[in-house]
Amino acid sequence: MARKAGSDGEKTEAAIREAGARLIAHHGYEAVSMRRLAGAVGVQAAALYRYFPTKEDLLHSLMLRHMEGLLQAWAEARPPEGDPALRLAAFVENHIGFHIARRHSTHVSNMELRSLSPEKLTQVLRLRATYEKELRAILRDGAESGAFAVDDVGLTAMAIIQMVTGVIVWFRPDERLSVTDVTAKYLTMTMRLVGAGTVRENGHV
Amino acid sequence: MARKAGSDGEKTEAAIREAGARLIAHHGYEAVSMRRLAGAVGVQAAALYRYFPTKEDLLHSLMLRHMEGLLQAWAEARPPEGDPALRLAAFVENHIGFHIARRHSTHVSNMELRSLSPEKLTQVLRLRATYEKELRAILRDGAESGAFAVDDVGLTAMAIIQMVTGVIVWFRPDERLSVTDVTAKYLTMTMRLVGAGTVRENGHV
DNA sequence: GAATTAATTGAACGTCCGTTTTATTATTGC
DNA sequence: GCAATAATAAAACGGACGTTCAATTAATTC
Repeated sequence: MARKAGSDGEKTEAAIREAGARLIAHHGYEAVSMRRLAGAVGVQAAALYRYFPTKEDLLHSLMLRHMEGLLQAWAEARPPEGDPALRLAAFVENHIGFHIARRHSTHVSNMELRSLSPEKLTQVLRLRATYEKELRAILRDGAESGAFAVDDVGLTAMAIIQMVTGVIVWFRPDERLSVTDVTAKYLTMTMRLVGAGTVRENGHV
Repeated sequence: MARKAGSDGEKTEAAIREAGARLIAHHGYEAVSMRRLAGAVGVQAAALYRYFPTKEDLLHSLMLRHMEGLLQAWAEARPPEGDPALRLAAFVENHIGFHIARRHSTHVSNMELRSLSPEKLTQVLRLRATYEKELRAILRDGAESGAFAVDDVGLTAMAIIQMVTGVIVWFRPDERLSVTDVTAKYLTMTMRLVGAGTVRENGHV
């Protein structure tokens, strides 16, 4: 046999991305063979090579899309400037919302970096650094204005990112907590963490 | 050839554990073949099977030792009872100290759970649950006594564990920060996070 | 110093891996 | 409806995988 009825390149590529992120998030990159991935898509392994030249290119592409999507989401959610507490709140809300909505690609992007060749790794890490820089800028402004009690901007930024990204490890919607609930609780903890004691506009303590 | 001069089962097993944790932490469980691991130990692949019946049993053993070591370290470091703030400080200090000292097995225990069969996974998760329960008990006592401002013990426990475990992702000793420095900074953040505002004995705010 | 036991090698097993090649069929543009 | 092109299948490639087994030698025991 050959071309199947109703076959469509765009749909197939999207299906490969979706199944790829899901399977790799569940089982790990090395544990997902091209044959297994193809089976999940409903296609033969050779068909995958029409869309991605190698398995590693598929992984790389998933990560790039994830990071670009995250940066774009933040670019749209980010307040123009001003009050560091408001900006930090926007950052945390955007971060948690984005990562909960894309749990699979988040797992892939956080856990499978070691499977990338040096050049591809550098490319992904550059995007990640750009994103983290945004948080550090907020923390620095807050520390300088006295709004935050942060003595080590870099370390605090890493701690916050680890904490808020960690939500996808345990959180499942439809339980006792909604996404809104969880976001509010993490926001409260983040504000306390940076010593933002006077942000009453949003109700934080 | 066969048995080598100076060969010793105990030393070989220890070398397999050390190289196993290191290689799996760096490259991932699936990416480390028995032949590569044997090469790092300086032995042939078949020799590994004298110590571990399967590759998965080696992984399982590494994780069990890690969790048992963590529980034992906490059992020794844990204050008898009393002030929740002191107990929380002891927990964070023990946790960070242990994990920095055992970065490889920490990575393995956190990242490779999905490679375990259901029974072995359950066994490891049971130990992990026991450990996390300790933190929740501290947070609950602190919340009830009014020492902490924690409204969701389970969620706060997860947030703290993610944050403090995350230190091994970016921290390398011998840089601008010592282990002591980093521990102190994470302790300050943790105390703020739980709203412990009056623990002056240790200098926290 | 002989017998026993512990530690390891080297070769082999069937299986699965990522990838390539060639052929075949569905869809599209005219 | 015919040519061009897009999408896929089927089979094959060499290589690596986890694991087993028989043979061999070092260390230990008596």
